[in-house]
Amino acid sequence: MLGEPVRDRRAERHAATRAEILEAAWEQVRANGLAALSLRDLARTIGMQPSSLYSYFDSKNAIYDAMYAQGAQQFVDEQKASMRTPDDPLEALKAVLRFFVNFCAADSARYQLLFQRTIPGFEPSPASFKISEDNLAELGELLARCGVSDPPMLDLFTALGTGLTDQQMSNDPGGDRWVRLIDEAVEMFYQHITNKARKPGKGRRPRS
Amino acid sequence: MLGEPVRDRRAERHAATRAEILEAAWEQVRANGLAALSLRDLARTIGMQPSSLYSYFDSKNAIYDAMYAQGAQQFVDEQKASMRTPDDPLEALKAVLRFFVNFCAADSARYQLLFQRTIPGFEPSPASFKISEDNLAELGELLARCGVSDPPMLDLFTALGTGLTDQQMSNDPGGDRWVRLIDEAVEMFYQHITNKARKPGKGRRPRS
DNA sequence: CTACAATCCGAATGATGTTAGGAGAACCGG
DNA sequence: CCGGTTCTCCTAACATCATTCGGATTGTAG
Repeated sequence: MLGEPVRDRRAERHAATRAEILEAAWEQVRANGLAALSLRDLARTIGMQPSSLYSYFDSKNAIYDAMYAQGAQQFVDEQKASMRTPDDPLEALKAVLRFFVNFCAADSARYQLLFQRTIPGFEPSPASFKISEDNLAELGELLARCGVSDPPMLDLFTALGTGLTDQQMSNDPGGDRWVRLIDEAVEMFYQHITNKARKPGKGRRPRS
Repeated sequence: MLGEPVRDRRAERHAATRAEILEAAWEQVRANGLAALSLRDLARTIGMQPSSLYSYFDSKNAIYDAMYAQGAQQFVDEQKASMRTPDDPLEALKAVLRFFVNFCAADSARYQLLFQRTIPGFEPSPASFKISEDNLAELGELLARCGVSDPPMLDLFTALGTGLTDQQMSNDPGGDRWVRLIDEAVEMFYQHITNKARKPGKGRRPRS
C-alpha cells in the first residue's frame, strides 16, 4: 500500500502538548485575568520547566496569539452553528449582533483578548487575524448585497462591543439618533431595576 | 500674628513632585496603554532613580490608585459642571448616561482604569473608591425619589460601559426588550454606514 | 549649631520572560 | 543492531521589572 503516509508520532505529541498548554493558559487567564499569564506558573501546572515551553511556542506573545486564533475560530464556528442567516441582509446583521453580544458575555477574558487590546506588546499575527478577517469579509458580502461599498463593518462591532463609546457616533450626522437610543436604554433599565427582585445572598458587587 | 501657620516648603515640593509623577504616568499610559506603566521609565522622565519614587508612592499600585482617584474626581467634577440635573429623575438619569458615554470616549486609558479591571494586582483603595461611591450615592437619591429601593446603580453603568454584555440583561424577565434595542442599534448603524462619506486618508483601522 | 526628618542614590533581592548549551531519548536509514 | 539526526527537556544564566535596605546629602526646626 503506497497510500497510508507514515504517522509522525512526534508531531502528534507536539500538538497534544501544545493543546494542553493552551488549555492551562485559558484556565489561568479565566481565573486571574488576561494579563496575569505567567510562563512559570504555566510550566508548573504542565509539569515542565519554563524554558521547555519554548519548544512549543516562540514567546509568551505567541501563546497569546494561539489563544487569539482559538478564540477567533470559536467565534466563527459558533456563529455558523447558531445562526441560520436570514435572506434579508439587515435581519442577518441583527442576528450576528445578537450572537456577538452573547459570545462576549460568555467569556470576558476571551472578549478582552479578541476585541480589546489590553496587553501592551501583543497584537495578533496576520495568520491569526486572518481568521477574523475572513469571517468579516463574509459579513461584508451581506452588506455588499445591499449596495454598500467599503463597509466599515468593524465599527459596528466596536460600537456595541465598547458600549456605544465610539467617538465616531457622536460626530455622526444624525447622531441624535444615538442619544435617543441611550434614552431608550435608560428607560428600559429603569424599568428593569424597578421591577426586579434581587436574589438575596447573590448580590454581586459590580465593578465601578 | 498667631494665625498664619508656617508654610511647609517640603510638603509643597512633595505635592508638586507627586503631581509631576502622576502627569508623566498619564502621559505614558495614554501613549502605550494602561498596563505599560514602567517605574523605570517614569523615574527617567522625572529625572530620578526608580527607588526614589517610593518617597512619593508606596508602590506601583499606589500610583494606579492615585490615578484612579484623579479620574474619579474628574468624573465627578466634569459631570457636575456639564450637567444641570433636570427635575424629572428619569430625565436626569438620561443626562448622566449621555455624559458617561462622552467621558469614556474622551480617554480610553482612563476609562479602562476606572471602569474595567485589566491590571491584575490592582483594585482601588477604599479612599479612592469612595469618590466614585459618593457620587453614585447622590445618583442613588435620584432613584430613591422615584421610589426605587436598593438600586443597582452600577449595573446601569456596567451595562452601557461594557456594551450590553452583562449577563444580567439576558436573564432579565422581559429581556427581549434588549434584543429590540440591539435591533434598533443595528438599523441605526446600518443607515450610518450607508450614508457616510469616508474621509480619504483618515481611514483608521478598527480594532478587530 | 545641632538634631531631625525628608529626599535621593546605589546596591541588592526576588520575580519575570527569554536564551544558550548540554544530556538524554526517540526516531530514522543502514 | 547501530550511528546520526532531531526533538525534548533541563540547568544555568541574563536582562528587566518592582521593591527594599542602608547610607549620604540636604534642607528645615529648635
